[in-house]
Amino acid sequence: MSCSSDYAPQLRARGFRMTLQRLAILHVLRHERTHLSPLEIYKKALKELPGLTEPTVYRTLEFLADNGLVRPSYAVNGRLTYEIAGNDHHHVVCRNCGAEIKVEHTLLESLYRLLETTSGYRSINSHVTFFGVCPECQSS
Amino acid sequence: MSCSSDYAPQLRARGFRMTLQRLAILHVLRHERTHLSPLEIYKKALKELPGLTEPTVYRTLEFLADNGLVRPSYAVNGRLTYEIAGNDHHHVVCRNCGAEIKVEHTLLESLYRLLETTSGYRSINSHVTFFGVCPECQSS
DNA sequence: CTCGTTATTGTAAAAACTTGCAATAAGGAT
DNA sequence: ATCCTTATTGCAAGTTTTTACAATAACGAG
Repeated sequence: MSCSSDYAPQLRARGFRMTLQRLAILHVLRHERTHLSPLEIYKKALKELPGLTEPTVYRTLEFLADNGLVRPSYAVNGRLTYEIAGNDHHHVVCRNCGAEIKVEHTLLESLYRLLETTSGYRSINSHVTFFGVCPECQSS
Repeated sequence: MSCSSDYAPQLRARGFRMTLQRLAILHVLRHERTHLSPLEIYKKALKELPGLTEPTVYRTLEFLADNGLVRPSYAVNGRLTYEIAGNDHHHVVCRNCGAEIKVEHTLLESLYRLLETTSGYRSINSHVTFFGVCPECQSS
């Protein structure tokens, strides 16, 4: 498998199309391993695909998130960022300094099962960001 | 206790001030028991306090959230809404139709303890919104 | 390989949200 | 009661995000 794994069949199977814009954005997110703001993604993808526009980036990110190819998550300031969908994890972010750590999804697995049975809702699987105070900031 | 409980001492103790704008916004949120968008809050509070401006509403909501008087939460579209801080609960929202239900915080209590011990972060207590598919939409 | 359908994009403009700064007013001190 | 300090507001302008719609291009069918 080359650098860009082929997401195309995945989309085509659902009646969607693979476009240069989607490829460029996925490519950016596959290289930067962390989450980025729409604007950051736009700037980087623009270099790979001149002519790309901001509305397209916003729409594409939402589209890719709906289809499980990228994962949306909220930054400290409440703004939306995106990262490539990989092995499932969540975040704990420090309210004070913004430092963040990952939490494996397995820790939340049983909670999700519990929520599904008590609520009747299915496929609860969204990414969650928790806010707390990191060890560093606790000494203040 | 009258309709508007006195939040003032709470703020003053931390060196902040109680203002007409803050009172108006709190008043709105205490009456509408559900969460509202900044714009909705602005429109309602404007009637109580003519001259109030939108930037003030945005800043005030963020301020009140920082001080635990209101609770921020994310709507289906990813936009921020606010509700009055009351008994602790979370939300499960339907990805499809937007229907939502509350989840008592007690269900998440043990998870939060677990996260605190494994991560070293303290006072993890943020409101969380989970996304899933509601029973109605499961028949489609 | 060419054509036709329609998902997707760019354009332009609007709506939502944020920021810098001077003017105002809350509330402690006199 | 009045003054002073400074937290908070309004204003005006900026940035970010969304929307409507016509133009474009992906890709299945012939």
